Amino acid sequence: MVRYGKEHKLATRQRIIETAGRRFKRDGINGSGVATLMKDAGLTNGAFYAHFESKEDLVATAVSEQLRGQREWLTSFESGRAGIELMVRTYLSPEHRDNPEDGCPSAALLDEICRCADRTKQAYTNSVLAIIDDIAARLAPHDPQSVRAKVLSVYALMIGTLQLSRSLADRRLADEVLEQGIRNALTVLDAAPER
Amino acid sequence: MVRYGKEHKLATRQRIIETAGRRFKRDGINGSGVATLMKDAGLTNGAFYAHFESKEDLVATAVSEQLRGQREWLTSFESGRAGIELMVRTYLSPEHRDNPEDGCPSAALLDEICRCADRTKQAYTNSVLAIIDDIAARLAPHDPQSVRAKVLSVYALMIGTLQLSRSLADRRLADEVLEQGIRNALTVLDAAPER
DNA sequence: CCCTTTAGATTACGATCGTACTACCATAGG
DNA sequence: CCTATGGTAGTACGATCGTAATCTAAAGGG
Repeated sequence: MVRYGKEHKLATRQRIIETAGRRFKRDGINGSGVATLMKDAGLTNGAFYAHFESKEDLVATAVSEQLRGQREWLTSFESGRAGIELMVRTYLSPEHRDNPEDGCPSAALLDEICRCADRTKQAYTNSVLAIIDDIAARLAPHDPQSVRAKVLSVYALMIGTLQLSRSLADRRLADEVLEQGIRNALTVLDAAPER
Repeated sequence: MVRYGKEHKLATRQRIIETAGRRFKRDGINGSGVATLMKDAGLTNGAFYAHFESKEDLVATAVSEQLRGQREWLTSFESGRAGIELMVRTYLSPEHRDNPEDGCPSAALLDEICRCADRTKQAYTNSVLAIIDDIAARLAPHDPQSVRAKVLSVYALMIGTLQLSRSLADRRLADEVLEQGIRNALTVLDAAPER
């Protein structure tokens, strides 16, 4: 009865999700049409609705998938303080700033996500918390909950810094913002928790 | 020769710029059509191009105007350390988070501005620097240049924090992020400059 | 080995909305 | 009363999301 191996459709679906994620980060959610998204995946607009029930559906899925990818990326750094510092430096690097399509989905899409349907915001929240709990567990293995808000807020700091650096027309200034952002992130991470 | 007092057209232009600024912050730049923007100002779409040469033109103008407004808002706080702290607390308040149309244009639009034409990014940069230099002059009257990067980076921190708080579906968590963001901003501001 | 079935994609379409532009109109002011 | 200013209304034309009819080719049965 199975005409096409069941992995066929799932594979194309996954391909759409991944290419759409990159396109969203490049051109924005509102700036990416269904036709373009499908062309990126090597398909035509009509096939879209065989895989997703609406564009919102894809947005929620692609954002989650992007954050899952970011979570994997984060686990590629070693667990100690040195690993965290390298992670911060890599995140707040000119390379990351200049290639949003390969980078952090939050930095690229956060203020569009603010305006999305609740379902998308919920998907975003869940995926972000998975990342944050991951990092919190590394920083404080015995009481991850205690550093959750701090890790979240450092994530926010890095997102804002990257966005601002991307929006400044003056490259020198944009670089300075990144460097100061690194210092700030480390300052906050090292600050006494009870402050 | 002057049929209508010259202030008439300028006044409508200003009205368009202001209502458009609010609309952009509500629905995004890409999410706001010219017809809607004009309706907000009590006009019809056709009149738009008598005031602006294109939508991009209005975007650049409205963003600048919004930042000018924010600069005025900032000057309403007193000059000392206490004023700065109150400003941070007001910026990172639930009220600000829940009313983006009355709030910070950077928090509402920054990652759309990243993708805008150079002209808009240039306008954004100029207006932001005016704000930053204003604050820097208050913090270090004798050497404002020395704290410019730090003030910019704290602005980035606050922007990212507000955006993240807006995007989280869990209200409790969103509030926590704001509170931790306040602590972080103050920590960074109080950190020794040579760190 | 051909032939049917059918999953999965294509092309075509509809309705709405996007920006940009233009011809016309109402009224204010001399 | 007449002119020109600021606005309206309508238009062009492409892009938008979503649906539906049509085509293609893979997988299995006879």
